[in-house]
Amino acid sequence: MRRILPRSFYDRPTLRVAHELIGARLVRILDGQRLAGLITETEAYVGETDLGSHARAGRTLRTQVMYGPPGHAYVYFTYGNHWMLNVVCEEENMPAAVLVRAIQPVEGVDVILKRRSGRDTFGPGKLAQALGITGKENGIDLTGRNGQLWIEQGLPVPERLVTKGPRVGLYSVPEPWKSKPWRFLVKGWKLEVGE
DNA sequence: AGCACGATGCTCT
DNA sequence: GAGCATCGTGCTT
Repeated sequence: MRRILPRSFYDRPTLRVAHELIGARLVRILDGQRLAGLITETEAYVGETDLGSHARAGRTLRTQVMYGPPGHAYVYFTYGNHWMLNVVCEEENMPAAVLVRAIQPVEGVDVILKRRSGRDTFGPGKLAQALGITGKENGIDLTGRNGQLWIEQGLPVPERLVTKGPRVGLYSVPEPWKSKPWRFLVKGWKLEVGE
């Protein structure tokens, strides 16, 4: 059985966690079945001073999970349709999280494709839909198996295969936050899937 | 294959 | 009441 990423993995600088989550295996137990995908894209949101982060508004009902201990899920709803999965990083009271933006399905692929009506899983709303992740998963601990959602050690992805760039969708966020290269993604969008 | 736009509802001011 | 860490459709090239 693969190692579940421990709390100490998340209790580190957010950029580092965002980078190292590339290639990790996101596991979801849905209706008793195991679904999984390798993470191919992430974004870092770092502290209240990051004006691209929800935490810019300080501690609110929505953002309180980001202020909690690392290794928990921060799931929020946006644009009237979509749930977004984030993982909380850094020490307690430091509001930071990594948005998981895309996965490459590797287990339960047929179920995932069916849930997506054959469409892709590259996009934060799409992967949440594919894995049945909603507000019910907000706040759960990702470092154990109780919440039916966790992250396992995956493929080591060489530095040269990871592209950095500005985060997506921050239209009205002021500089320099708008252009910070805090998005990480697999070059060419595909990982070599091995066992 | 690329762009424009409308859907849709929750969160914060 | 405005704005939103998006997605899918439908129309144009």
